[in-house]
Amino acid sequence: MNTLSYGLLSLLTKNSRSGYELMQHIQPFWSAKHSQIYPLLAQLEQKGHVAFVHVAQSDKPDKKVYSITEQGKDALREWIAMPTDEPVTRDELSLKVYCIGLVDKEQARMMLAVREVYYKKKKERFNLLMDKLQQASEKPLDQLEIGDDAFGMYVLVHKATMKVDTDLIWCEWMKKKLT
Amino acid sequence: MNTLSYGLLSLLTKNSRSGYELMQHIQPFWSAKHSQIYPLLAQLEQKGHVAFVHVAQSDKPDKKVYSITEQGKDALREWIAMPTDEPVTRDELSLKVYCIGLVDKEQARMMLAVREVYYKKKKERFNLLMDKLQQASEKPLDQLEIGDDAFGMYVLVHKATMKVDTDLIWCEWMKKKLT
DNA sequence: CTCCTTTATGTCATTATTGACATATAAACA
DNA sequence: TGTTTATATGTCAATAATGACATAAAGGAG
Repeated sequence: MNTLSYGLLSLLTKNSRSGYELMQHIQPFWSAKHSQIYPLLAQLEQKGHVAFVHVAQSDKPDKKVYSITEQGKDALREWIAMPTDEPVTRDELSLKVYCIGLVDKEQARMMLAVREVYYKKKKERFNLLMDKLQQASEKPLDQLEIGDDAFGMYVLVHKATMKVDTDLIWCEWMKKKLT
Repeated sequence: MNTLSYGLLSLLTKNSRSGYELMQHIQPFWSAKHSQIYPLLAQLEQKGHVAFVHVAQSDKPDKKVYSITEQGKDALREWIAMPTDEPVTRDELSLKVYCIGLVDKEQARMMLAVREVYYKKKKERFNLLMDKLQQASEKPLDQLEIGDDAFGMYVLVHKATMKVDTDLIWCEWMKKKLT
């Protein structure tokens, strides 16, 4: 069982979802393509960690909706108790910035501008996510506690928002450096 | 040529280094094991992007010191001009935090405490790095410009410091949430 | 003198991840 | 009516990355 498998189980603790939906919703936490997710779901099903039902849809193609089993929840709890791997970040931009002196200021500015747009779009998405969370919650989000269903998602979106804000501040700082 | 290959070339624009040194110095920007780096260096050498000399050492085993060639620099400039891949972050902790409600507050606090220690050590390393950069520089670091050799490294360490500070603020915020 | 750690280079099997190929339904658009 | 887009599921070859195995020199600890 790899980390992504446990990630899928984690998502399924909140909602039953199809493979396609899981693929979409796990992106902020663990980037993965559908070609990796579908085989893992089949494995998880074989092990009894998840179960699925066919769900017919009139407006869209039919889907297989997966739910976590009690056995799956046990596996999750065991995994959480294990030592946590350190985060891995791979950003091509940092490698390019390292040797930015190879190109001129104008090209450097352009490169950073593209990334800034990416960060701004990302921030927008997190803002929308936070709004959606608030609408679905009876409590104000900052009063959520560990027992509440939305707690994990809330604190992660908060973390992601803090990070993207920091990234945008760095972009502004870089713009001044490249004036 | 994959991204890590270009990353190795990037490092070599500043200093000639051995595979072992490259492996150590690329970690903050792109995590990779020596078993991935040595074969790539051999490929880069075959393509004429780098060249190496054997360097005998009395206090340590001998090493192969690689330098970037003009051809390698051309390849780097071409790569910088290409669209930049989006950053990929994979953090097992975020998956565990998502379903943190499965375990009790005490276990959650412990998990976060381990990560906080990791962030603090990381911050310490970046502080030392920044000190080392300042000592090696004639100018104050905040006056470095794109043409200066240390510029890229400086702005990246600054970015990394900002990020780890944000991570530590989130840890403090989480501690309150888990009181 | 032996064991452990760091430095140093390498290979190879396995695992993780991506990208391409394949198929199909349904809505929207032209 | 044909085309594109989003949804939906899947396989498979190729690439990226890790972990284990292997070797060796040199220093330090005991």
